[in-house]
Amino acid sequence: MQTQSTIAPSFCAPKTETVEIGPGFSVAGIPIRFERNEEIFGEGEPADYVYQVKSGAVRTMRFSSDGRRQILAFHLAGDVFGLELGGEHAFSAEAVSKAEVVAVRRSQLEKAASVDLNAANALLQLMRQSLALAREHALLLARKGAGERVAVFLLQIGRRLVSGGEIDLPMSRADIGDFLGLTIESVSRAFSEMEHNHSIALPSSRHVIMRDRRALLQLEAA
Amino acid sequence: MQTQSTIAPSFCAPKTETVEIGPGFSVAGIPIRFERNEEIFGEGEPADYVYQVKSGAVRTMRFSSDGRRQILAFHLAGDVFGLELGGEHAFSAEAVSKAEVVAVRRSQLEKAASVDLNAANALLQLMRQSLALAREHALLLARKGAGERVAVFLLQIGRRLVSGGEIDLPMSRADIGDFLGLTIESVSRAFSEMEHNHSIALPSSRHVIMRDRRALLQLEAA
DNA sequence: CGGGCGATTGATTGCCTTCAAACGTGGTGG
DNA sequence: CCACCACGTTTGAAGGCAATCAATCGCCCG
Repeated sequence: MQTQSTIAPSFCAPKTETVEIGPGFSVAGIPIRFERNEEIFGEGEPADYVYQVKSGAVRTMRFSSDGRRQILAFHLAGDVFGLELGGEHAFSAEAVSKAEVVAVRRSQLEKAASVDLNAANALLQLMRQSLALAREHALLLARKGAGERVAVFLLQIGRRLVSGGEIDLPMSRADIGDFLGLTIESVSRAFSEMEHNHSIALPSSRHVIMRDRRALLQLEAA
Repeated sequence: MQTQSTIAPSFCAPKTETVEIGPGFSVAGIPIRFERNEEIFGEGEPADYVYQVKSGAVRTMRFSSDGRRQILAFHLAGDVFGLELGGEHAFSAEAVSKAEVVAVRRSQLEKAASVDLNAANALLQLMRQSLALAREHALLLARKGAGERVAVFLLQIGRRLVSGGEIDLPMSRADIGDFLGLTIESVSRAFSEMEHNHSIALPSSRHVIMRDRRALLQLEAA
């Protein structure tokens, strides 16, 4: 149930790619590639596009008044980001690793939503998810200690990126710290302690093997 | 532009009251009164209604796994809450003070949104605001110290409740602490320090007079 | 006047940050 | 092919800030 007819057949020049926003709601968008740390959009820029990650990882972030960076979320393959419905972006987005994203004109989405009930519901559903995530994150930041935060992070990212209990983290310790409201050192110490606990193994700093998922879940619940 | 015809004339039993969800979008709802600390709805209950505060104050809150309470937001006159579009409430709501709220059937809102473009936009706008607030709050919790948090809180609530630079707080120190991710004692110390700085005056613990708004704004920016 | 609850204040503890240094790995140029 | 440098990470030591523990205060209401 495509809201916009695919004018160009798929064998044409790779100018458009299909984006599935929600069940029964797809639109065409422009694929773009970004290098590591490349900016996708900046805070305050007009928000003309909405994006979906095809491969790689993206971070959305803001800066607090004292200049410290806060990462709002990491977006992996399939995630939609840049959907705030305002005139301009309230945060910026960068590629964490080499990444492919598809950009969809916001006006196109809005048009679709005003016609198609499925479309409107899909957008609301996305907003709802973002809101739930943001609140969960606020709870984490308000109430949990360093070890618990990192455990939650690993379990979250693990749900998305695991293959056989092994995770290849696309992001640095600095990224993790700015996401969890911790310093690089605190993140590193949390990793080290988990390694000593045999909760995880760390063949390299970006490669995590989950050895004792139960221990992590226990930490999460603390 | 009422989506539901007001069946009962206004001089009848006070069974319905108009709720303005957004510009050009109003529906009828049932007015209810709640006493201080009375539960409006609980976490996990079916979310059949959306509410608007008519008078008084409401808190929405969750409990973290270790049993600590986290207040997501305070809702004052005019605010809409309980809008998460899920099958059941992801948090609970209680009256902070004696409060009047109007309850609107969710099904009614959804019906309205599927017909009226204004309605759908109003709902999206509300979601967007909630999301922006939640993110702002996460930033606060992740990056700010105790004094800054309380300053931000006073400025926020001040924007809503001031009359001539004076605020009558409807909520206790415990509420403020659970909102800001601090203990009662830390909140109290922050208030005391502001009083010593002559940023504020505290004729009584719930009555705040803003003496030096600039000092508070400076703290906020720290 | 007495009881109870919320708020304040003080003393101490504990955790995270800060400051500092060493480690390891990947990439470059000799 | 190896030496060297740069950057991200780890580890250690010290300090700071909020939490915790504890006692007192003040107010409202009986």
